[in-house]
Amino acid sequence: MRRKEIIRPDLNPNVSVDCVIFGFDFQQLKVLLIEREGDFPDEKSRLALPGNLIYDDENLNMAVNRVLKELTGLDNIFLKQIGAFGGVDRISKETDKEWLRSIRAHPDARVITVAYYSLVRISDYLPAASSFAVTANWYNVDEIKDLAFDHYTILKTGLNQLRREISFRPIGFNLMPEKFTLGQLQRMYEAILGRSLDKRNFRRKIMKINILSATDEKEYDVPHKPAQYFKFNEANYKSLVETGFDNFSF
Amino acid sequence: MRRKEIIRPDLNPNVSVDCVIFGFDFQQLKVLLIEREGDFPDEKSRLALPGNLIYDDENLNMAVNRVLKELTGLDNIFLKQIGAFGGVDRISKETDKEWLRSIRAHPDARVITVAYYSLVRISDYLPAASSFAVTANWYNVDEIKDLAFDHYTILKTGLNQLRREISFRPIGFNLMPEKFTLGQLQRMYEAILGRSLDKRNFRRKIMKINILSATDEKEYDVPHKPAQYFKFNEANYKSLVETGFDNFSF
DNA sequence: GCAAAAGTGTTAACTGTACACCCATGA
DNA sequence: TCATGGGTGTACAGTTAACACTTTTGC
Repeated sequence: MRRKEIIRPDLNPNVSVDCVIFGFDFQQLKVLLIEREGDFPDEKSRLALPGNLIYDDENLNMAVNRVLKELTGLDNIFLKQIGAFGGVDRISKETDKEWLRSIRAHPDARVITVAYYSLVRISDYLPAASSFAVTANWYNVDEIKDLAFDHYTILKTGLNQLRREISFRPIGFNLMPEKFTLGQLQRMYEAILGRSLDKRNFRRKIMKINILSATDEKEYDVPHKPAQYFKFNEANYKSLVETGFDNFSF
Repeated sequence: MRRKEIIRPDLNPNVSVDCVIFGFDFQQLKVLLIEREGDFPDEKSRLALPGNLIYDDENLNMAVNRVLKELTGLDNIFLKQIGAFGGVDRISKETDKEWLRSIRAHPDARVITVAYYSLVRISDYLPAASSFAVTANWYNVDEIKDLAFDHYTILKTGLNQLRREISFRPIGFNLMPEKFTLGQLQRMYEAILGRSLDKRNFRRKIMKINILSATDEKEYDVPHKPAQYFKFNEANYKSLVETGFDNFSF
């Protein structure tokens, strides 16, 4: 018998939030998944998106921020709603049903989940901060083929939305450290979009939208010409995010 | 005392669906709203999006299709999820609270609503088919300034999504009758986008994506050169919807 | 004949895309 | 000196956007 989630009378059995937490390690797009305890047919179906039921005195934003805070220790993460999923048919896998019986006060309740994707700097994430009674790890997005419940559908939907959104707003900066090179930035776009981009065209385009400032720092100790570090120009970014911009795609 | 909604024990008090039902009368973009009974400070806040709580044995799709069927008598309407809204702070208006007390079994429950927009041919809609105990009418979208609860926010969000979507897929055909002129089609795009379009550029673009077939019929009894009627070419449309298309904006 | 919407091409500006070489550094 | 990724410009193709006149009909 595994231990039940903290059971409060005001935990609503019908509405949950789930998070697709994206990160970027300068090579690949990552997603933070939790590993469930128990017996599962394979390793993939053991993995799940972090999420939880919501409390009766919370709205959706409060709930998803609480889940993120509990898992990552982080506040004020970039968040965007993917949408609402499901109903009675969400929980079709027998192992998922068993697992719910082991941790839920109302294991058979129909749960509608509201999913969000969030973008975090992997370096800010401290696994130790987690108050979840689970282990969480970063996985390469393109290696994930299945997940618990309908979480794989949610992941794919979130990734598609991120791909679309990044063509309209430079939200990808939430994945980057304060200082970064143009090469790193390009690799982030390539990781999200899943295709390679032309270096010269990328640079022309990203410089044109005017949200980067060059710093006077350079890489060092690299076995090639050291790249210049850039910072993200917040003022220009904000006005851009508000108006959106028409033409921004790679 | 007004009559309560049909109260079934399996009506979930925490999750509802709401619909932004768009129509087009060849002049303006319309939205189907219900008029609530009772005392309200002004006519606008009396109006609301059609919607209802969901049953425990329904998933979200079943619920929204049920609501649409009950209200419009129509099946198989084009539907797209806008997203999930709210929590405790959705019901901030005192008159809304009073109204809920008059019709709900659990008037104070926190309700998360999942909103959808749908596109219907106004000519298919039969007000008489409605089994809702309310009156429903079409209103010009651009004249709506406020609605019950957070429904105005939902309406604006849905309209923005429709505007964006219509630049990627020709979903607007769900608003049109079987045969239509290019002028009518252009007015539909203008009504949705809220701006006027160049006639020649519009025609070139819409013909290029190859989803229209000319019929041999023309307008008659019109005080100007009669326009040719076109039909929507479903086969081409379907392949297009599946692949999406890159370049389609006016 | 007049009012009203249908129908029809061309041009200039801009945007996207493809492409190749030298540079600075560590090993 | 070699391997590695940084940094840079140009030319062609395709797309967008602006623009005006003739046609057909009802009245």
